[in-house]
Amino acid sequence: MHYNIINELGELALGSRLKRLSDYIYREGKELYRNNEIEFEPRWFPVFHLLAKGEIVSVVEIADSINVSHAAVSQTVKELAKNKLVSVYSHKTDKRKRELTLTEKGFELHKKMAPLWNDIATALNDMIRQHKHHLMAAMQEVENDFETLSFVDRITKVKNERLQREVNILDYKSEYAHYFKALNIEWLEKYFYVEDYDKKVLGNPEKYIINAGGAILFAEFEGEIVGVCALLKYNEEEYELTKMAITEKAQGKQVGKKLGLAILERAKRLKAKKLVLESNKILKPALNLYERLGFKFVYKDFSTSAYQRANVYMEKEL
Amino acid sequence: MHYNIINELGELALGSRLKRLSDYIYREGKELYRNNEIEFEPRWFPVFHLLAKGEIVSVVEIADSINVSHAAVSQTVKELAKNKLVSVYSHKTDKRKRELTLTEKGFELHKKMAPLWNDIATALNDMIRQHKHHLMAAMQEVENDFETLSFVDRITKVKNERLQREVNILDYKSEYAHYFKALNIEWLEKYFYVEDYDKKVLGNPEKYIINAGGAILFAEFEGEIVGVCALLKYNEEEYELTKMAITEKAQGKQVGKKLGLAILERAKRLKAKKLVLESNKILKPALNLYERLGFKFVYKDFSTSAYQRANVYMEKEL
DNA sequence: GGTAAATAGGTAAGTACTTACATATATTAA
DNA sequence: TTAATATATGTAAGTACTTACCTATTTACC
Repeated sequence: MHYNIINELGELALGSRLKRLSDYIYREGKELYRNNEIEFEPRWFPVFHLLAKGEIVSVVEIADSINVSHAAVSQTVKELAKNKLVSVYSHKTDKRKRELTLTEKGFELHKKMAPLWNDIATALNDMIRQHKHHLMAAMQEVENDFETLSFVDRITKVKNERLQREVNILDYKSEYAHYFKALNIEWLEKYFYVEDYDKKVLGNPEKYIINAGGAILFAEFEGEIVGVCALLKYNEEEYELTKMAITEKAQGKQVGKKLGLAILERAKRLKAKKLVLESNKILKPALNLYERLGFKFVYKDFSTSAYQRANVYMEKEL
Repeated sequence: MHYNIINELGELALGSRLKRLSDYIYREGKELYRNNEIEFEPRWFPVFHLLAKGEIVSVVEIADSINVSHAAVSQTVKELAKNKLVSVYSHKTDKRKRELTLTEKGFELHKKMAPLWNDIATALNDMIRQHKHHLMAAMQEVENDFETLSFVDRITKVKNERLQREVNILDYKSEYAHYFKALNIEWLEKYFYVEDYDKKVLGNPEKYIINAGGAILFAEFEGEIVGVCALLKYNEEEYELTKMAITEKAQGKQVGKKLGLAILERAKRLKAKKLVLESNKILKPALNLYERLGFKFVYKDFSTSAYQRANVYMEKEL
């Protein structure tokens, strides 16, 4: 073996690879200063160079300018002060602030280093601009993209798309009837209790839902039925979205979203004009999903509701 | 203010910028694992993934493969073992070596994480390949270039070229005569002592060198005369390179090289066929320079030499 | 067969940042 | 005017590596 696996790992080892290059540059920078008999640390550069512009600035202002934490600047300034390269005064009016400037020695060192910095910029620029892919430009593009949509959000998006692709929606079949009951009882027993009306409907979905002109859809993931959702017909124009249940171990797999979208499609196919649903305030993730599906909260008197547990009512026009 | 100066700093803050991006990726990676309820650290990835291939390998072999120090691997393995993800056995025959493999738990975790890693690679690749400058490709080009010629060597080369440009070669003028004497006496007194023959020649260069058909060149740096070198004519074909002196504070500024090259040029203009010189073994940097200028060491009996200090003789055909 | 040199791998401390937490002071809202 | 909140800064500890140094073996060479 002994082949280099890092390239094969590609984007997955990007952090490690960036660190390696960063470490290399700091190391070489250090040696360069040593070779030139300059007592200076590469990490001081951004702060030092900013101060050399002559503007009197504070720790936080520097941190914002060079995109590091104020703690990093605080530490750097401490070292620079110890090396007598910057002087620290407290602000005239704002006693929290500290004013930083280069000392005489600092300005002298800056002048002494200017040609070397010029050489560094020249050498690196000469190298990089000959490349097909310009490193600085590439980093800029990456940084910009991560600012638009974070690393985590990008991966989460891809993951959710994958999971949605992996979830299949299946139409009602009598051999699935027991899942309809089991999945609903699972969550009812967890959060509330099974009401008589539940027992009736769950025990005979064919009679109460299918034959009544409604629909039941199942979600399948990795060969298992992991979710259900039903449409209960009120009249030609109005249906109730009901009996949505997703098994606990399939949570976070976008099953609810895919099932919800499928049930909306089905409602449209049935020429429904309006969907309603009843739920409970404590079911936060469910309410969240309903909102993302386009349902709106509507005030309602629940004294006539079929369910004891209902205290939230939602509607969606199709 | 509050504008971002890092971009303005360009290549000079490259190390800092790479670290920032690297840190960001590790941070986000960590959060991603947390979100997915996976107990895993981003830094474990290269080692873990390599071991998951099923090949039984040692610490050093892993370090070579993923281009980090063996110490880093050793630390990672320690953590992985603590988390019961790898098992460590000692090698049957080589007792220095340790054999590493994933545990059952390790393989299970790897299987569990595979889809997420796929999502990471997909998301990052989707992003990066849309860029005009591909980050991975750019890093590859930079790494390759640094392998060919190191960061330090690149900058040193640019610096030396600059210094050579900043050194000017001036022809003999009688008002420079005192520099000829002073610069030579400076180094003679440091390493040896001033011989009578030196005093004679240095005191009257016009008579002993210029009028005798030789030449004297001066090197000027930042408005000051910092070096001299002379050609002493033996006959129509043969000259001696002599009285080369560079002031201490101008050392390392490529003065010698530029002066040497200029004196070779002058010798050619004078139709010299051969250059000779006498020096001393202890003058290592000088001998080094002569070699780089193309002089070869030749054995010689020094009993007839004009100088007490001579114990090295060199020649160069033109 | 003995010894110098090379190899394997561990530990401690350093590096250039970070986060978390703490304090002091300033600003805003009631 | 007071209390809540925001801002400025510092310190300690964490992170993902490194170098430096150490011991234990193995290999190479005379």
